[in-house]
Amino acid sequence: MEKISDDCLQKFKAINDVKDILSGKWKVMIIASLSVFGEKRYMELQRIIDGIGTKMLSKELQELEINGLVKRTVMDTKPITVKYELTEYGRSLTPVIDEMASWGIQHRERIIQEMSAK
Amino acid sequence: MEKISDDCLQKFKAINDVKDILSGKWKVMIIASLSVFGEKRYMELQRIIDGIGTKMLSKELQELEINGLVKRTVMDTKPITVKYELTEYGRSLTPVIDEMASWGIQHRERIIQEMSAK
DNA sequence: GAAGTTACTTCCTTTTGGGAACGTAATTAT
DNA sequence: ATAATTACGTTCCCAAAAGGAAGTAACTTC
Repeated sequence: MEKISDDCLQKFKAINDVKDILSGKWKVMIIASLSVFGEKRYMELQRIIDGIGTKMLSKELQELEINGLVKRTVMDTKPITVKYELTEYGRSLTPVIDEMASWGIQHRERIIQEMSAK
Repeated sequence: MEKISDDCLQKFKAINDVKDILSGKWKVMIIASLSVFGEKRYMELQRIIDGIGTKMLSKELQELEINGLVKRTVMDTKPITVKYELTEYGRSLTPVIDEMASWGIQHRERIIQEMSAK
């Protein structure tokens, strides 16, 4: 059994933490929405995130709020609205989200190339 | 309803693609293992990734192989072994994994500070 | 006062995940 | 020679997570 460097192990454990915090099918998309588009209301989020239902949206938002990544504000409007936004801590995920976005854009280009090469 | 810039929308769709490719509970950890530690055998992966069972490991590895992110090689050893490694395409995820790792490390520091501040 | 909007919750079904046991093939221990 | 062990899975069955329809509540517009 080979020894594994402490540095790599620390990195690996850190990634495991991220996995746990962003567990669940929709958390990344919620954070991405708020990161890319800025603060949004409940219904706006549901319209932006394709396929999410009301149940999962509220459940995941609650978990993100508990973990301190998202801030929920009840607005004093005619029909009551609720604003969601990233906390400063949530905004610290921006580099991760941005790397995912740029990989995804490259991925799309790759798919297009594959199709035209056929 | 406000108009959303095409740029933001493209970013958002790209992130959605990443979400789909890395769907499932263990794909990120498998890619992280192979990215951080390099090529590994089936049993090594199971020992590295805390909590994963044989069923999920083989299922997720198969999906990653189908998507071209992981390469599977049956080795011609005494008791047959199987080597898994990232393809070049899989290695292109390194910046994403690294960003996750550095965020996770900062997160750990934050948790430690919170505890000592109490 | 009927219908619509916003922001959820509740209940039930479907999908996904997890674990134990089994299969196979070769190796090592008794 | 036989039993146990290692490596790499698959199968079956149960638990957990996700999805969908409908309900709730407060307020607004028609």
